[in-house]
Amino acid sequence: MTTVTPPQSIEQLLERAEKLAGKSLAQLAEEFRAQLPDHLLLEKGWIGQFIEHLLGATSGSLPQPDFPELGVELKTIPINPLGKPLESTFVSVVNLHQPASEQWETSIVKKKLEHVLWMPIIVHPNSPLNQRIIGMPLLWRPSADEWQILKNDWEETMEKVCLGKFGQLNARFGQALQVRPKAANSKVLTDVVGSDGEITQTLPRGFYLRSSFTQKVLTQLSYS
DNA sequence: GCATGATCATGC
DNA sequence: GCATGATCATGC
Repeated sequence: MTTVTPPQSIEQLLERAEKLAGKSLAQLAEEFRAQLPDHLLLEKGWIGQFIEHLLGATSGSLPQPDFPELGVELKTIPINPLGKPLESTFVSVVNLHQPASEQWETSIVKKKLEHVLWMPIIVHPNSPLNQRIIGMPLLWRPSADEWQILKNDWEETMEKVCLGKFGQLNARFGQALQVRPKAANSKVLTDVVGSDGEITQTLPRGFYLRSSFTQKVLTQLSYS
């Protein structure tokens, strides 16, 4: 695949992102000499990693924003032609091991969501992967109201973790930030401290943004 | 039909 | 095993 140097500024990053808008994955794969898979069944993260590459991201699998020098996190988000998100958005894993040492202000979730470059991927129903089109990017910072919601959800989650209430750690709470399993499969277990201080095991979890939340975020496209 | 829970690839 | 990148697919 053609190599891309890291962007030197947020302006340059946004400029690159805007140049991708309107192009199909087939066009981009040809232009950058990439092997586009037939489907995402075996490579669910392929598009995200492809776009990272096209924009010159370097973070790898470190728990930090994709462009650490710029403080910008890249998120691809599949949308239908009307702009409705088709999936939730994974943010980061939940720290189940040292929850008491975590604070919202220094959390990975806050660091990543401080500045997000949203890259919508337009998906037409029943169309092949190579016909998906890159939408107009949106550089987003949460509003004060959005921060408040995210902070509340995060703190409620971490409180459950601190109390060892892993049974309550499901996808049904959280206004914007949701907790769901994040593992290879449902048999994966990790050591945690239970509600009586005992060592027990539970399924690894991740923080995800609900699609209802990202839908509101993406509507800012029309007004910015 | 959609949200919740399950799952896939990769690097170290 | 855990972090990154996420979407799949079943149950309600």
